[in-house]
Amino acid sequence: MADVARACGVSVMTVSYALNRPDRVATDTRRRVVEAARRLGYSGPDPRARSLRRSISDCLGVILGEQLRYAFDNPMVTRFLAGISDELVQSGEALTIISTAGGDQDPNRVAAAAVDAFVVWSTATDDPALLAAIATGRPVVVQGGPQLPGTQCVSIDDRAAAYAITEAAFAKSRRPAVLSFPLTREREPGVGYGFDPGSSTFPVTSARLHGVADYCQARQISNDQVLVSIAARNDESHGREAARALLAHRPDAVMAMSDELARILLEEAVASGLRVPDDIAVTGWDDGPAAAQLGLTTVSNDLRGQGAICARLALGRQTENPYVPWQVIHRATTRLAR
Amino acid sequence: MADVARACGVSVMTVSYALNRPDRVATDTRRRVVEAARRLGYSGPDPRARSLRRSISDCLGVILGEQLRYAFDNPMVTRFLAGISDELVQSGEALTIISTAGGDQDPNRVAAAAVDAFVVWSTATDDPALLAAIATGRPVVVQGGPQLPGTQCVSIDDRAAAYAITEAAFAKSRRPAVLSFPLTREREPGVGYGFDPGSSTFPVTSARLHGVADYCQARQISNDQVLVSIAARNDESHGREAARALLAHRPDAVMAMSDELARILLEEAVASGLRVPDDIAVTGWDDGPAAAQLGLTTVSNDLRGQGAICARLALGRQTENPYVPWQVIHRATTRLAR
DNA sequence: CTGAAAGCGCTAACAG
DNA sequence: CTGTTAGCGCTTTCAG
Repeated sequence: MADVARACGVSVMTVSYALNRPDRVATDTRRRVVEAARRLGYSGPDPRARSLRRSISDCLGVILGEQLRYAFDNPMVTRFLAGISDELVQSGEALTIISTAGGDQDPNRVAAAAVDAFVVWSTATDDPALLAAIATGRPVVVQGGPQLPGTQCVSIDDRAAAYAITEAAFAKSRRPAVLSFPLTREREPGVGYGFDPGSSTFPVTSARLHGVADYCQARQISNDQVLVSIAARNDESHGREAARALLAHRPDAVMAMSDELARILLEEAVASGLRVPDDIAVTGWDDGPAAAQLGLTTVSNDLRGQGAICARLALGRQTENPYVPWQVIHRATTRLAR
Repeated sequence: MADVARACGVSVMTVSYALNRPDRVATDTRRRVVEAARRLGYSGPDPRARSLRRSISDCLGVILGEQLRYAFDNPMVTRFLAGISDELVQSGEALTIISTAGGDQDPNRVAAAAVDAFVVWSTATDDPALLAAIATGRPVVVQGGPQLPGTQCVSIDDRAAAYAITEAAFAKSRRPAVLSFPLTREREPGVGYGFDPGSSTFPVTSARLHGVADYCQARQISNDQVLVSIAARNDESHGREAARALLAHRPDAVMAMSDELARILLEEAVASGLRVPDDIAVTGWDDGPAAAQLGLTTVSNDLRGQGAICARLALGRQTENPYVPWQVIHRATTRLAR
């Protein structure tokens, strides 16, 4: 920039103005500056210097508590990111993805990100990366929870939705089961009877288990009658493992915490000769593309829209945190046509 | 940082060292600094200031010449991004996604991104965003092309691969056709006989059309005998439109430029009662998950691996640009079992 | 092992 | 309309 200024015999300020506030500078001067910049191959103010001075990065950080690649493998995450993108693209902000795979450098990486605000994909209450984001003092919006001081939370009412989908899943069932996300950051898999909603440090998982418990209580079912299989991760291999473990106990109704888990369970069930929904009813969660294709009864919750809300809230474009609607989509994998 | 220094009666330099080069500072001092930082809620050096001073952002920029959301809708792109992620996650760099949807602000957004290097998803030779990236003087690696001065290019041999897949597609065909990506950034759709490989400013599209032309020449087929339908975008709606337009001319063999286009074409073909491959042979490109599921003959080209290579090249971790292998995967949608 | 000086490239605020 | 001044918060360099 100094070079450009020298080249056309003006001060750096004039160059800065010519570039940033064209209308604050004489037409002629501006043209000379722009011309000189082009000639010298100057491609605009250095973003690092500019953002230091203005303390604005024009960049939104998204924290994903998973391997970075997970972002692009998981349909729920990609729809959420697409929603954020929808919002950012209008105003030209960039999107920085920060993965926190559980290493001890995670908090440092979060603190070292040159972003104006953070959006956090649903995580555990004790996630150090989340705490690091809050510690920066910059706005933090969390999708799904936890709702910590210094953050805003965008979410559907998971507990109520879980109640409703459990109702659809467990209708006319004698051997109900849940195919669950992990309970804690340790991600221990396992299968067995009974569950304690309070035992999960993932608020989303906890809320959904609470919803199941609410349903059980309403129907006089003891939690100990419910079979629970935990998938260490919401991916193909861990999901399949958990689905098989579950099926070994011959449940006749399964409330799965994602469409992916439900899909895998359906595949395994069909492969072992079970009829759906007669022998086994299955529900998913999220109403992704696969759900429609499979005829899966599921919870629709507009993750794309939630992404856009998170982005607006984080960038201060919106202060109101709206109620996010949800809905049970009744399809062919449950016994109740309603 | 000044506050922290004051709080423990040392200079800012000592704080900086304590945080960045722990071994360069007395154990005791270091502990005092770290303690004070924690107490004051100081969450590490300001990334903006640090990156200005060091002129390093620890961040790789990926330029996608599409709506940002495209990144998360398109399986080819997501696999490519996953490959980049694989590489970045090791060293803790972040990933900034810069979308360039064709607006006149695109070059500015590219220039304003605080990233150390750019990886560019295959684009047109005259893409202003690409030129802007080059103009920054930072490393630029382009997947698929174009190969411009000041850039490195990571790609398979599209022309040779196109020849090979066309061979599979057009075997025993009398009415061959191509379902193509757009030819220029204007993205004009259209259907008709004949094509000119040189007319596309997208090097990938151009190379593939060249491959088709090579095949035609070898078999004494005139380009004018080949039906070509252009999808304005590689997405559901534009793809379907182009597929229908193509089928209206009753081709009996179609080389489609992506698995998605092939999938849509198959759906439309089956819906109109055609048998595959007897009535119509179809090939895709990329060998994504859908291809295996559909039994689609396609080109396998390891986009994930290419993503990792691009990242390494861009960050200067690797200088050699390796040959990227490709392969025709023969499946059930073509007439040649080979 | 610790500190002082200098400046990364830019822009807000205030003159002229 | 243009220029001067004064840093943004940090780290490199060189002295203690």
